Amino acid sequence: MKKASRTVTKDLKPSVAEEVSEVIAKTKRRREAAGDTALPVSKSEKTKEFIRKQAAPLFNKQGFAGTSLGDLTHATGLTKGALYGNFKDKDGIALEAFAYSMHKVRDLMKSRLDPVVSNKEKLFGLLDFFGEFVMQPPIPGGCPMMNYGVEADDGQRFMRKPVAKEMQSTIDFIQLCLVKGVRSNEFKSTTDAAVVARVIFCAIEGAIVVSRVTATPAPMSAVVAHCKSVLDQLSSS
Amino acid sequence: MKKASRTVTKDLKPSVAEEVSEVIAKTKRRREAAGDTALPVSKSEKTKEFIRKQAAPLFNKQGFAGTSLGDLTHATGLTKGALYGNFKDKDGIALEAFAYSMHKVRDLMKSRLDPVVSNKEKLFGLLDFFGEFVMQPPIPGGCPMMNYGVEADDGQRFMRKPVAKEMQSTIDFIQLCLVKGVRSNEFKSTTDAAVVARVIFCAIEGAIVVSRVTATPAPMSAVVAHCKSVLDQLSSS
DNA sequence: AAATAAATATACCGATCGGTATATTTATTC
DNA sequence: GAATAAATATACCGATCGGTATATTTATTT
Repeated sequence: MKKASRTVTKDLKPSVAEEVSEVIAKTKRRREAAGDTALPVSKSEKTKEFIRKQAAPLFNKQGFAGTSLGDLTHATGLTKGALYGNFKDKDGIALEAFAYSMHKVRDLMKSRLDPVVSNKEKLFGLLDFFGEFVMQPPIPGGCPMMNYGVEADDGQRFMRKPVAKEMQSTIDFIQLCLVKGVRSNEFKSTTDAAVVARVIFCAIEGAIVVSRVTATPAPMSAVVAHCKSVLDQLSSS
Repeated sequence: MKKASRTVTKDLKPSVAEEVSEVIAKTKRRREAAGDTALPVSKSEKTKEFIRKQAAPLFNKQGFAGTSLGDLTHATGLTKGALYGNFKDKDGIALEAFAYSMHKVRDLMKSRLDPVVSNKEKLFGLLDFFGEFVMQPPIPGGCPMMNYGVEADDGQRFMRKPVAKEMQSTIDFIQLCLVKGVRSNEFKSTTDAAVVARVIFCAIEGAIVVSRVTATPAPMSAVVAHCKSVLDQLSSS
């Protein structure tokens, strides 16, 4: 089997510790200057966040089983001792890397949808957001819910519930936009919000994978166009 | 990390070789009795098929990186020597296991759709087929296109093109049903077959994953109902 | 600055990884 | 049935796997 070069070049990131320390020191000084004494920002929390950040794209691209501790030490410049000092085991790193990834995705989506007023526009914004997702995912490798989810349904079961929760939460958000839109007369009262929300989410998530695997944006474009058309049809005159 | 018991109990399947040999001998006798002298059915081809069959659910459930040669020897009762005598490497086994899986899926779908006459009914049958897919996949673990696809888009790239081909082939089949249906006046001439085919496929594939991860049939049910509704709307009067 | 606590690096563990050279067994041909 | 060819098992390779005990370094407190 041909494996991506995984040479553990220990000398690649030699002074990560110092780097992290400087960040903390700088933050501390800034806070003291501002008289901000709360939130001590422990070093371990900074390091943990750094590890999550570096681990996120690895797990998202290669999967849990496909990502080794060697990959993680290489990506972070830290040793196994440091990783296991901050996390219980590989499972723990993967779980928090997933949470980090989802946080990043939601933050970006939130910044897109917050300025928008109407519920229909919010849903259009969500569709466009995922439309761009295919080629420019916030975390390289595609949608974390799909990537972790496919591995979680049979193989790595400790991931299943967290992933399921995120999926349901996204469906719920879409459904809420629809329900609010019905209440504000943006959508017809006959709208089956529960069904439409599930369909939009499934179609979008499927399109992400299909577009990425077939290496063409056509599937995602079709889904976004179709979903917008459905929302248009649901719009009250 | 808690790993599924992978104890290599060498004594589990002790006489697989004899079993295979018997099958071959029986087949041979049957053929000779029928005067069928063609297609000698080499033993290696029988063994290869046996390996594909045993490997298919493993790769489908655990993924490529998550399936070890130990898993394969355990599942087949064969040794690494036998596996590498029949396949070039792990990649080769995975590729043929995927082909085997898709063949099984298509055979089952074909047997469902062949009796059906109209194009609309074929598409309804396809939707129902995938609707049942979630809980009873022909190959345990879900849809091979999704399972291999998610791992293939970034991680195991040697799988990407074969998976993409199968996806496109399925989309093409749906599209062909739509085009034929338009020609036979089952569907309106304004039907955008290319878009509808892509949407149906993406929605179904997405629903398989979402339903399996969230452990509820609701997402798939919503998608099947919606797609049928779309096809109804496309039906000419 | 010394003492203490926290974080990280080093060095190692047994097990398993994918893969292979060779011996042995099994099937086929003569 | 003997000789030949094909298929499989055995035994092993170096590398890497996830994980840990301990030493060393770094930060914090006194």
